[in-house]
Amino acid sequence: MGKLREPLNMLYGDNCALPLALEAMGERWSFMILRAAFNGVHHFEEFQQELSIARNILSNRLSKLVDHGIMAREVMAEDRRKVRYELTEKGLELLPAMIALRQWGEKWGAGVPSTPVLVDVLDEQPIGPVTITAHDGRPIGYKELVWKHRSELQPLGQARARTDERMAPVAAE
Amino acid sequence: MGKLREPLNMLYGDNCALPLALEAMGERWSFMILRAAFNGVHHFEEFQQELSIARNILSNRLSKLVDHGIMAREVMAEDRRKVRYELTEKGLELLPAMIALRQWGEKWGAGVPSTPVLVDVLDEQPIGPVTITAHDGRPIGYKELVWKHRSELQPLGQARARTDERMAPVAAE
DNA sequence: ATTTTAGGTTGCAAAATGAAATTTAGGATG
DNA sequence: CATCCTAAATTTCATTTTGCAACCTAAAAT
Repeated sequence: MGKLREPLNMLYGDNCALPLALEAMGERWSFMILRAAFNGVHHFEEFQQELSIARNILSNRLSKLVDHGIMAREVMAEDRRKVRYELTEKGLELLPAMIALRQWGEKWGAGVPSTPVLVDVLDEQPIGPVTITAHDGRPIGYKELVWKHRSELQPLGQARARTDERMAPVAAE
Repeated sequence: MGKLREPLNMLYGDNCALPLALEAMGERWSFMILRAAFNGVHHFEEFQQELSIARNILSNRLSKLVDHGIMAREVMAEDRRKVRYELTEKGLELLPAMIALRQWGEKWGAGVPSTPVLVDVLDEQPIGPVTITAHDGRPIGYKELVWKHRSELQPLGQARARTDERMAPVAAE
């Protein structure tokens, strides 16, 4: 495991975006609502029926998602009772995180073959696993990763020649 | 996006692994504990200090993570008061999901340059963005994705626009 | 004008959360 | 041995968050 210990005490100011992401998406229903949205659900009653979520919670979560800029709320012109919730760019970019979670659940849960499946529009083949990639796109696993402080980063093109004791992989120990 | 509406009502049996994943990781502190674990935190008091989390909640969450097989709990031989919490394979494989969330937070949060950063052990360059990839490794965005039911899947080889090259090395970000 | 529909609010009980004190078990010290 | 110390939990109790059910309101529909 990496030598460097990330100071994640948010008391003295946090320098990791994870808590930030969790503030927006860390609540129970947030990802479920997001999934429904990715599946083309746009209206309150639709969400409510699909998720069997309490109306007040749904209301509250939708508002929060809108506040966080993940969904956009638009009162529809043709029927002004209707409100349409739409994923923003910011919301759409949560897809990798959602798929990563889902794939993990699929792999480690009791053999749940999730349906439907996301396929590439070009070849209609299911997507591959969401992976971490090196700067050049090579997929790499946790064994090939280390934590580094920004200040210690090597400029591109100066790969390290030899490995010393600071190079313990993330998962070691 | 998707044409098909995923029936996510878990009342009549669910066929998506996302709720399953959320059951294990959907609570507020779960990802924060996971992050600390990835950073080399192994002991109760360490977690407690780093996260400033209430002790009872920490105790409860660690138990749950152990129950879910995400962390292993080992009473240490040399001092049997001490308990060591270690990420299992299952836990380690949550890294893509965690990084995806973190990167999302980094991109959309108020310009938080997260530190430390994960780097490739080989070239010490920071990792690229976590992306969704096609079956052949090509990274694809949400615009190129559709939902399909398993039954409708094309057998591999009958795809329209095949790209059978290995990983397209796309310079990330 | 009444009814229906979409999208919410309330009110209240149950559950989750968190801070602080207490407990349990194992080690260290005199 | 008797005492103190430490790591990890658990208990207690006040605060928050959740969830169900019922109610509200504006805009269509009839």
